[in-house]
Amino acid sequence: MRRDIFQAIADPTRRAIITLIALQAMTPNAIAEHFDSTRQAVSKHLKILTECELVRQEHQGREIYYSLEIDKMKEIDKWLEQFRRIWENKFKQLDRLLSTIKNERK
Amino acid sequence: MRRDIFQAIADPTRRAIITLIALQAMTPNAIAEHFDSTRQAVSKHLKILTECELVRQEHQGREIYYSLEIDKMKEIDKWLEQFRRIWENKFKQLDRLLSTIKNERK
DNA sequence: GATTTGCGAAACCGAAAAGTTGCACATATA
DNA sequence: TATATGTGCAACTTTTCGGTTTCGCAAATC
Repeated sequence: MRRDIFQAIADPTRRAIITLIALQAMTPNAIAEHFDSTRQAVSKHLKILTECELVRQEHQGREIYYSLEIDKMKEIDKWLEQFRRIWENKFKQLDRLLSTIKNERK
Repeated sequence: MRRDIFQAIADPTRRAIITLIALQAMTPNAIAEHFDSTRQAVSKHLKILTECELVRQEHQGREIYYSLEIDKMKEIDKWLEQFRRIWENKFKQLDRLLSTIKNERK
């Protein structure tokens, strides 16, 4: 089992779950109501999300509330950093070009 | 076939390819040299990356140079935006808390 | 104490993914 | 023209994935 964050967010249902519990913790049943699939399927997704520490459990009686481990999402942001540098650089170059043209017209 | 960007970056080899060609275009053979798998396997990955428009081809004689479509990476950044808002907000709240404590001590 | 409710785990299934091998085709090079 | 090289594509195999069904267990409720 690979179980890394990139594999976790590859599935659209899991991305929807992440968005759903980002602002408030929810139980598996409550989450499952938002989807067509069964509670068990959702439970499986939650297991995967838990395994890669994207999600946190909080037991409350027989209910289990799942919430997003928001800090873990920063890992994606961190990976994206290298590319952000590239596209920001591209933007700067375009910016320079535009101001050069602008100055030439003066 | 799902073929969206999140599924594309789920595979570690594909992420490595993306990083590899981010700064300079490369041929399939040149890319394959960086991995244990065969050229055909790399070619398959490149096909997937091309299908979701993450990668651009440039034919040059019998060689094909692949380069990263950097703008497409912004889609991930865009999806991350909603979560960035959350973690930045958390940071601000912590910041407020700290300055409150600081002021109380004055 | 019996029943309902909320949950995870295991067994199973079909579809998709990721890899390999073999081939076809176009472009260089002898 | 014959051969070598760079490439994509199809067929096939093994593994993984996402789903359902079935079950067992613990907590709430009657």
